Amino acid sequence: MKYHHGNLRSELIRCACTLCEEHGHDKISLRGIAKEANVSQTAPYRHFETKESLLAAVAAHGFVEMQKSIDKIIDLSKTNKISKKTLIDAMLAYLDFAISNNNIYEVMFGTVIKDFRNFPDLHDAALEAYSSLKSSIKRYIKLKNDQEYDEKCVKIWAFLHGL
Amino acid sequence: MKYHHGNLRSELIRCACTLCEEHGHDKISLRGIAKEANVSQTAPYRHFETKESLLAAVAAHGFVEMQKSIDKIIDLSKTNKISKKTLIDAMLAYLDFAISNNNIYEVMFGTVIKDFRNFPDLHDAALEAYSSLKSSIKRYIKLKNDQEYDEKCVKIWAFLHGL
DNA sequence: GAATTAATGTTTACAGCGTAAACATAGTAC
DNA sequence: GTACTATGTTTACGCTGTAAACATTAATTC
Repeated sequence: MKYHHGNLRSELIRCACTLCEEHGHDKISLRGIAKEANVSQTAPYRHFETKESLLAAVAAHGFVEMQKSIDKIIDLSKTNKISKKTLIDAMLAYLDFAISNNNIYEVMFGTVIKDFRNFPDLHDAALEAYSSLKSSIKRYIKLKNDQEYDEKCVKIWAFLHGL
Repeated sequence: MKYHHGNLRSELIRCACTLCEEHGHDKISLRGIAKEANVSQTAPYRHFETKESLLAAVAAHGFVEMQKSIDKIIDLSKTNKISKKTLIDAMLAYLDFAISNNNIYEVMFGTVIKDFRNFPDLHDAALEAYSSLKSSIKRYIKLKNDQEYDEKCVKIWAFLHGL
């Protein structure tokens, strides 16, 4: 019998992502995820307190991945102005992520996770994604104050969701 | 901190072989072996009851390796007669092993292991090595009975040690 | 050469991360 | 409604690592 998977935590997140994207968050079970990872049904509890906690990790992973795909368009290490086309390309990358990862997107923005503040990693990942959206906008247009940028973010976000 | 090496048992044997061959069996410590394997000094006790038990594994490994090198000369899956040259080549392979693994050879045939019967694996490996020597001789000359083959084995062995 | 120190084999108590078995509850079949 | 099933979770346990301590033997110091 082989003990100790070695990296079960990330493997579980990977399996959960796969199954979630395949069947939807409401159709996957902890048992199914454990089975996918070739591990006993209780093994996930060594790495996640509850099922919600594992789904939170899936969502956090989603935010990170989403941002990665946007970072390919907008270089965060710089602060120079960006063109309208660049901003649109970034928003299209966002859309593309949302479409091709629809079921994970659901977990990220739906009501599956009751309160992000219960999951610091997720909270951080989400905040970071938001703040990088905002800083992108700052590099596109000049507005009066921070609040206006927040409003602009919401508008853009709402617009994207209209699509 | 990374837990669970994954294959510490065989790694310890490997490290013990290396250190033993380098410094001699009487100059190596469990601590040193553990250190070589990048593991705490008590970790070996999860796989070996005592230091002697680890050395027994080293010896057993030696018998297996020795036989492997002889098996390259004499195909054990066959039973046909073999030539004098073949037998001598096999004995030379034995000698070669004894010379280039002198310190491990010492553990295999010295007094380090008090009683082979305390270590079934070692006991088996040694017996098998012996019996394959005997069967090689049987394929070289025809003798009256099993006892004569045993005597012949001893003679050959003694002769080799004379060299 | 006696006393102190260092090295080494071993034991003990504990921690991390798996398992199997069981419990609680919700939905489904008939 | 009763039984069956699926699922989230708890409990008790086993394996394999760790750190700290103990006993004994070898080495060093004075």
